[in-house]
Amino acid sequence: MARTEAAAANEPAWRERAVARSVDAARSRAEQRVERFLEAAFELIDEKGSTEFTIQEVIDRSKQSLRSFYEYFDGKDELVLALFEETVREADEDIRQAVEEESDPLERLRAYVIRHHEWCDPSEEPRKRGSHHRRAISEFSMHLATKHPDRMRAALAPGSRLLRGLIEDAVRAGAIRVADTKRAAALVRQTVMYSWFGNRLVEDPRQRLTAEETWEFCLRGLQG
Amino acid sequence: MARTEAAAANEPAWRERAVARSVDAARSRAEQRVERFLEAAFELIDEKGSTEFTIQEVIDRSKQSLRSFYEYFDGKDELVLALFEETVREADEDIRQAVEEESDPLERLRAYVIRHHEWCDPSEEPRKRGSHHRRAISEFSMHLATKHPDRMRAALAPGSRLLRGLIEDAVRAGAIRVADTKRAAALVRQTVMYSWFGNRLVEDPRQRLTAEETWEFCLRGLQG
DNA sequence: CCAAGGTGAGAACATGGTTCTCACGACGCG
DNA sequence: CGCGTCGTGAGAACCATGTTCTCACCTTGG
Repeated sequence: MARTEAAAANEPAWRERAVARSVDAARSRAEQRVERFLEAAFELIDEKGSTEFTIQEVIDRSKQSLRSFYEYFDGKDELVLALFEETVREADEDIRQAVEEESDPLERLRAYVIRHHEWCDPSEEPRKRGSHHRRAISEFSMHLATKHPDRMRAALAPGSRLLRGLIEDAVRAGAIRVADTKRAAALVRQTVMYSWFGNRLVEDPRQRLTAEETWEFCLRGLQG
Repeated sequence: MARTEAAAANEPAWRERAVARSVDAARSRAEQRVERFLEAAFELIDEKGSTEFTIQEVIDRSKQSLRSFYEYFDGKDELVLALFEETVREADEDIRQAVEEESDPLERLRAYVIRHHEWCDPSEEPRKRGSHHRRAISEFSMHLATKHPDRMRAALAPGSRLLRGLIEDAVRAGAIRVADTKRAAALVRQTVMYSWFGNRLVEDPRQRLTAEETWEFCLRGLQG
């Protein structure tokens, strides 16, 4: 880095450009390689339905070497973390869109809850829009919440802010009444996120809780 | 076994008694050994605050051999499973007592929710009555729900039945109104069980959800 | 005293994550 | 052209941990 700066100061512009070009090339190469690792890992997760793939499988599939894997990732956890963050980003975007399609505050809140629930519940219909196997990612999020709560918080922060905003809007519109919007948001978020987890404890599929039921439960919970 | 039966049919009573005595002795020896494994594992969990102890540590601490460990347990999972079931039994008993102290149906339901929440939330005050570190067990239950949902269902079944009964009583008393008590029970159970998990995502301890708040949320959710 | 079954000690094995070594090929430089 | 350097692939090596296997010892009944 120091050398680069010195060069930039002393050398003619073409040289600087050449350097930048090479750096850019290196960066894009790196990004492509990271991309291939992520791609391969996503495929493995989709196939296995769990995050129990081995590093070996990832490098075989991505046609890269163990060495470069550890050059780009600190370890397996970081890789899966990246997948998690990627998935959360996708989900966020999708949820945001669903919310934008509504205008009534309560309907917007409802859209959030329903859509969020669909993203968390792995028993939903096969994934669409190239999104990936959610069950495995959801399960990993359990592990994540205990081992890297800070990372998880960070990843979920945008979604949480959105939810809180929707709740505040609904309160302002008089559609619901809550004492503390932050806590209300936490309650709703966890009710939605973990209802799929509770569903795992119900054998009869018809007895499983739907997004709609979860929403109704939340709604009543929010009308004190 | 066949030999024992034959002996019992042909030999005098004293012999049968002697055999029984030896068998009983063997059983009690076995139970003691299992007990020592469980004891050691509980201690390790309490100290580490997680189920990431090694088998080696368990056998060192319990002063037994690897060999006998695998004689009594199918593997580490079975051991931790046993700890989980043990803890659930304790919790169940405690919750049941708390419920029995109330007579009003709604108060009984409330007692259930509050006490259950306290058992699930590891941030509660230090454990009492010789009960063990709950955080680690709770975290393991996540793993469990994905890997052995049937075992988990079985372990939780008594508690679930109790909860459902309480909800039905409350409905009969007119204190709450729900369409389907089974689903209502599922919603309450998961809201309670996983609120501690959601709390992990809240940095400020004062912002964490309390048992009381969870109860109020559930209560409103149950009054359609 | 002997035979047999239970048991402790721990070697051996399997797996999977992580680190290390080395050689090879590209590329700039003299 | 030859040389040194750097990036990188291949995979050996290392390590931790769960699991299985071997064997010798000790008790105990005959």
